[in-house]
Amino acid sequence: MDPHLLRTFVAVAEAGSFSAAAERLGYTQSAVSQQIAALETDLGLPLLRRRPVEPTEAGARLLEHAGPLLLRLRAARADVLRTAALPAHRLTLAAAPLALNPALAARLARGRAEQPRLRVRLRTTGRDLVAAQVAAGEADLGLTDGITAPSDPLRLPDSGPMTRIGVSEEELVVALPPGHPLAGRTGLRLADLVDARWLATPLCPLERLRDLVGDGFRAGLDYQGEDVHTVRNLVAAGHGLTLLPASAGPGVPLAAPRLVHRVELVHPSLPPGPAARLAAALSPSS
Amino acid sequence: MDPHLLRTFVAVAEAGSFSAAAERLGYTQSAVSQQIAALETDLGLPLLRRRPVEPTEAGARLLEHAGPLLLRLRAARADVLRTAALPAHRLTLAAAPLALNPALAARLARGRAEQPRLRVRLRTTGRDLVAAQVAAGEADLGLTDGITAPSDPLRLPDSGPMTRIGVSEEELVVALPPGHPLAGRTGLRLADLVDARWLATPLCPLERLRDLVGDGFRAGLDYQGEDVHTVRNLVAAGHGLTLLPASAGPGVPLAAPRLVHRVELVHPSLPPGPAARLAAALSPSS
DNA sequence: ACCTGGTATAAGCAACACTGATGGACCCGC
DNA sequence: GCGGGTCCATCAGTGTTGCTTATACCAGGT
Repeated sequence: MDPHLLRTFVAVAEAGSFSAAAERLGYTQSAVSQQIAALETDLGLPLLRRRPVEPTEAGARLLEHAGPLLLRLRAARADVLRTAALPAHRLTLAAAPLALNPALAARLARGRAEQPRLRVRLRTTGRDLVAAQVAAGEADLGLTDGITAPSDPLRLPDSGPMTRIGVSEEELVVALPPGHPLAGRTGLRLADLVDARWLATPLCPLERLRDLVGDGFRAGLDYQGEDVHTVRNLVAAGHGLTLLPASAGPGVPLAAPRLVHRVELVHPSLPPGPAARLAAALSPSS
Repeated sequence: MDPHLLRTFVAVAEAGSFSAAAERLGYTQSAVSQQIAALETDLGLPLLRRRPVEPTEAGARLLEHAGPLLLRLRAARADVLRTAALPAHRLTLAAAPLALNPALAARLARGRAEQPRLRVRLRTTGRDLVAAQVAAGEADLGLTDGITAPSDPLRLPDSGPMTRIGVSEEELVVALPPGHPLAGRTGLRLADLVDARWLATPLCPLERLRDLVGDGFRAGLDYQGEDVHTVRNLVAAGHGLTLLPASAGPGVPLAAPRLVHRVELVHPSLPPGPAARLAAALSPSS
């Protein structure tokens, strides 16, 4: 169960080929073959079926573990190295597309004004990657978002001990195409929309809605990106409904159930320094 | 960041000595010294101060990560191996001291009656160890408990992807010595007891109460074990108050805040088989 | 100053993990 | 049905790693 072997196992499973994985990892095909064989004899089980290469049941189980494990390893390394790093006057903020709403953008501005010498680099990344990047030390601070009941924390993939603070909760609106029969309402109940056609997008995952409300939410167009502007255009063209935070565009307020768009600041334990000051600036009512 | 090295690092930090750790791990002192040196050069930082041996700041950070990391590794291995194991007709159930309350004991009896061929081994372990043992494959099913708001999940240390189901929620009572001025009440508010003297015990950790209610809860005797019988004797002798589930003994019901003693069944993803059937039997209203 | 308990370093050796070459299984087009 | 191509398994060879043993080094107690 050497992480080294785990890494090539993941690469092989992803690539669907020993040779391709070998190339990607800078090994020879022979080395990869031997590494997989070593893993399999160690566990006493075949992990991959060959030709075509696909995980066995045991392999699939291992794959589920491997990702988080390798992430935690990177996180541990990054966390240790951070203790030695001088307080940088240049730091990276990773934010999911909907996370940096107007309120937070304003707080970020205030935070930057407090520390004029500080160079901030902002990066927009996929919602799932924010925590991973922060854990791995590729970003110093992260902002993720999601839909929850008021004051409930977000469900994030585990990536080691990190601080998570809710920094914003905002009303949700149902985005509708102009001229939609419900567009004039002052509030909508989600339960009344279970039979509507919904946009399937990572920005408002339908599984999450089904978790919260129940079955339904038929998928219309399946949009794989995370670009808010594009999503609004898709909604306007009638490809399906979606939920957005009120600040992200017009829509009819969601009256029930009580759900909010929540943004969380995620960061490793910070020593006092520029990063900690910026984190404080991003926190509410500071 | 080889787990091998991580393991000896943890051992050295715990033992407080290279030589002692070497003996414990079956290495020579020289090997341990080299392993620690390898870790330190890999990370580019000193992790331990020598003579006396104690972690540096970076080392302390690494220690925080190492435990969970190694646990997850064991969990991954156990989980993979489980896919190959034949459905055993002998399985182990790990339970925290307060987890196997009368209701669950009854359900366990029913579950065993359903599968007369099944040999069940029950083991009582520390509350924190239950999840770890299940993750590591040392137990097939686990029962943990804790104090939460109704229908809130317990806060458990992360040990990989495992299913957790609430199987019991029960009223809490304040255990008081006989003849205590409040003993005759029909209900007590926790807020009225913040200034009382409380037993410090893992069965009802005072930090948890402070989390839920606020400061206060002065510690009386510090009891390190998890034996319920002993705790009740300590309460009776006036060493301090404590909270217990109603089924664990007499006491005055806790009227506010609304807190419950919750028991959760924790298990890895189970293929259909005896373990899954027993898990179903332990689940509520089955 | 000397001994004791402890960590670091040096040399030697066995095991490991890679490379490169070869062999065998399968797929495909002809 | 045959030849070529693709892909994984295996083998032999080799450099590296990681252990052990032996020894140097360092601090504290006597």
